[in-house]
Amino acid sequence: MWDAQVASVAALFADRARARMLVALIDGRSLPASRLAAEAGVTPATASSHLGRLVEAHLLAVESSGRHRFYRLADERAARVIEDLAAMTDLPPITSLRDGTRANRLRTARSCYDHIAGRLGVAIMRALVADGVLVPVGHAGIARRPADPLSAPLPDRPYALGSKAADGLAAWGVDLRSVEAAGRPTLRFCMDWTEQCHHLGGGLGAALLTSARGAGWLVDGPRRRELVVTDAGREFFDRVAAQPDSAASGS
Amino acid sequence: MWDAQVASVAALFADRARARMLVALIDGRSLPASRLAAEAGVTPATASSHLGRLVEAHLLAVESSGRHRFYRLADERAARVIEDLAAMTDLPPITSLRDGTRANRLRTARSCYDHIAGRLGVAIMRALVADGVLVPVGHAGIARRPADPLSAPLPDRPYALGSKAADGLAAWGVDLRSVEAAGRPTLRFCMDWTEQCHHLGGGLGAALLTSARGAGWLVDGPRRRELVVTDAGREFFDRVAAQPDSAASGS
DNA sequence: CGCACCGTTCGGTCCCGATCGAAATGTGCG
DNA sequence: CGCACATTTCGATCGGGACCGAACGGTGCG
Repeated sequence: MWDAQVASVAALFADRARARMLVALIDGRSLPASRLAAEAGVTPATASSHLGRLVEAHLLAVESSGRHRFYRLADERAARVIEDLAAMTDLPPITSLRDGTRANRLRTARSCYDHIAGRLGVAIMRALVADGVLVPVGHAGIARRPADPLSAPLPDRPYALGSKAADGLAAWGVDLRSVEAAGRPTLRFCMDWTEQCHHLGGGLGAALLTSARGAGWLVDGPRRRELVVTDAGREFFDRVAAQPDSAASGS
Repeated sequence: MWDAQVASVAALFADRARARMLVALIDGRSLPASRLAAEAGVTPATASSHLGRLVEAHLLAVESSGRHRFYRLADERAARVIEDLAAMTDLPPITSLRDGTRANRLRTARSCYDHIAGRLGVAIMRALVADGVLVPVGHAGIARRPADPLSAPLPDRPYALGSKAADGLAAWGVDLRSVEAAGRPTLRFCMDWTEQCHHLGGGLGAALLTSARGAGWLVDGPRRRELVVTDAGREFFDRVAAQPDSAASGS
């Protein structure tokens, strides 16, 4: 029963044209159908068929605006699957020693959907916990019985905002209140495939990335989704977080 | 250029028969081709063709033994993709509040091959660590073993038996000595996709499940691999472990 | 050695779905 | 209203690949 679903979902990614469209959307943009047709190199008719299937499968979300219809990835899970599929192709079978500059740079810092992933993302996460901005909940011994069984599945929210969150985030150039006012879930977490830890997503994750870009700590790298830590950024992260960079610190 | 690779890898998962085989292997077992053909419901000829493609893509690893050839997942990435694909199907588009009894029950307790997985599995694991039955070893610093793709299933051995293991296990109705005498590896660990933690497999995991069934703490549910926590079981687990919550089921 | 069995290779059939052109729907604009 | 443009629907074509039966190498066993 599992297998049929796995196969049918995988089939959505298994077509070149669809894969092109999905990859084009992986950074979180919303693009109109015509643009996606061009990206995929197919006629509007074909593209429309594909887009319809992807929306029906809840893989894409669509928003009508005038005579355009803008498509975007429905959620981070879609981005994650694409990322994992791509990860399978890169390295041969097993992580070799010199899997090269490319994968390694990607591991150091990259954007995941619209927030910071990679080692830097994990390091930031740790720093936020250390500062009390985030506090782990229900991780180890804490019984979560009183909570009703349907809410808050464990993997989703292993952390909550601490009492000093607002103050702590100010140091990062993030105004917590406006993030919370944005109407998007503030806290969300992704598992990172390079490090086996959570990194921060959601509204707060996005705000942090925005702030880091604005402050000049991070700039976009030559490749899609690649983030480069500037000198100023390194100085900052070294001070505030324990930024690993070149040397790997045990996760 | 990314997209082509994504599509071609995804295509490997996009066939029902292949998906069945991969799902059958997801717990880390090694199975002979004939068994996989049966699992997939195809003739040996067809299965062989599929298996060849999967090996060529470094998705499966194969080991010849006598006149059998045993296939297993090549590494964790393959398992992760399967899990992610499955995760996409469960919940509708966005993690809604009531993402439903089904996925949630699935997460609570289920059997994985012959041991207990899901939240209950993870909770038991934690309790065993807390009691000193298991002690974590080399979690962080130990270098990954040199490329040796042929040995031991994917998950490493992050835990070893503690000195008070035998006493601690007695409370669970498990006789450690007879488990070790059974000639099967006592300790083995699986990564769980619902919780991102290890749960206990191997001979000891199997013994725990047997014991829990015998004591009436768990009974098999209507679906395959579904485990239901009885009242007596709840009482016991509440006392010994920090058991998460209510009903249970699995896939 | 010969038989039984596991697994792979080969050749041929058949179906699903990706694609396009043409036509239909729907929206914005003058 | 009528034209321009974005998008979707329809019908038809065509190729890739999933599948099987049969034949072909190995391996174990008596």
